[in-house]
Amino acid sequence: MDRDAVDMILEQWNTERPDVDVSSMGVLGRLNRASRLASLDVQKFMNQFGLEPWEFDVLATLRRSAAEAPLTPGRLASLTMIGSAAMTNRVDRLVSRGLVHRETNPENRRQLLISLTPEGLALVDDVVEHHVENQQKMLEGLSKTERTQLANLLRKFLLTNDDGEPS
Amino acid sequence: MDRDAVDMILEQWNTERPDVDVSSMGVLGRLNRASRLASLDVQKFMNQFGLEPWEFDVLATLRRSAAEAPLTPGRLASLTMIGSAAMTNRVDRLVSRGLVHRETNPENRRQLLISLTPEGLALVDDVVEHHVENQQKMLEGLSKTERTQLANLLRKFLLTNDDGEPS
DNA sequence: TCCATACATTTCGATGTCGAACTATTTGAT
DNA sequence: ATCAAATAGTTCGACATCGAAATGTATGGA
Repeated sequence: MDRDAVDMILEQWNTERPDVDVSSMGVLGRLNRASRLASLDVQKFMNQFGLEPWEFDVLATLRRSAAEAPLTPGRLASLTMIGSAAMTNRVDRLVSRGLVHRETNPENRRQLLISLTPEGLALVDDVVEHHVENQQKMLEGLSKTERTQLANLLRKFLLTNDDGEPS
Repeated sequence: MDRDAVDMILEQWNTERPDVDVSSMGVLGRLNRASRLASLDVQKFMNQFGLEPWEFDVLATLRRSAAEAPLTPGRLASLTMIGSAAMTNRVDRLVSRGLVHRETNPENRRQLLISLTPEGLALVDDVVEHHVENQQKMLEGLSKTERTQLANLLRKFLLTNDDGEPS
């Protein structure tokens, strides 16, 4: 197995601070770098479709939740892991692009219901297919077993670190 | 093994778009969530020391590179994976907090040399010890073997996705 | 020597996020 | 029935980032 940038970082720490056990950085440092790298790739990919990653994130969340009750901005915010203020902004922009629809819930006029327009639906249904193909390319270096192992280890990490996203 | 938020997302996709193979999201979706979760934890942790994560990032990069030639803003930027414009801003703030020193390189007056002040050095040397302890807590859910496996799989992912960070 | 080119950093304007304050609506206790 | 508290969303100001343009410095060929 070849050496990566994190191996060098660990080595530097071991030289400068041999008294500190930095092995945890071997895991969490790589987690960060890998996630960043993947996000940059997604950014490039989405831009080819005239989308920002956050736009796809919202559209995809709406699309895959079609079976559930319509989503409110607050629910969308918690599902996409951002604050409600940011979701106001996102929905604004998606509405003005004609990709989603925003209407007040007649049953509870405090909340809004966000739904995909036909244009938004068509777009996300198209993009998601290419998106997963692109993701598969990123994972080509790992065998099928390794991908499963990686997913399982990450799941374990998530579960032991309170990734409590209620239904 | 218990189910996590990503399992539900995959299930939703399989219901709505059974024609699309979304298994790649099982890996990359978790990668994202895990990294975000870890970053939030680091943020909380650093705030206890009156630091923002980006501040620690710069200080730690300088600290572990002590053996190398002094770092320039450009080098620091590429090591911390941000643009040079952002590094200008970061160094500004660290200088005004008295944690780093900025001087023009007499050998090449285009570039600056950034170094830790005694205060910056003392701070980062203290914080890094607690930081790795905190990271170890995050990894408690994984056995030692699992941590190694995870690090190895992530390294493989990084290496096959061009994490080319030259020395 | 001169000057076009390359390089290092900074400035600028735009973007997207956050937390806190604010507005509107609903709920529940009295 | 009323009103305080809870809930949902928006507005506001601050902040950190980015890419592109600008500034200052070095290099190498004519």
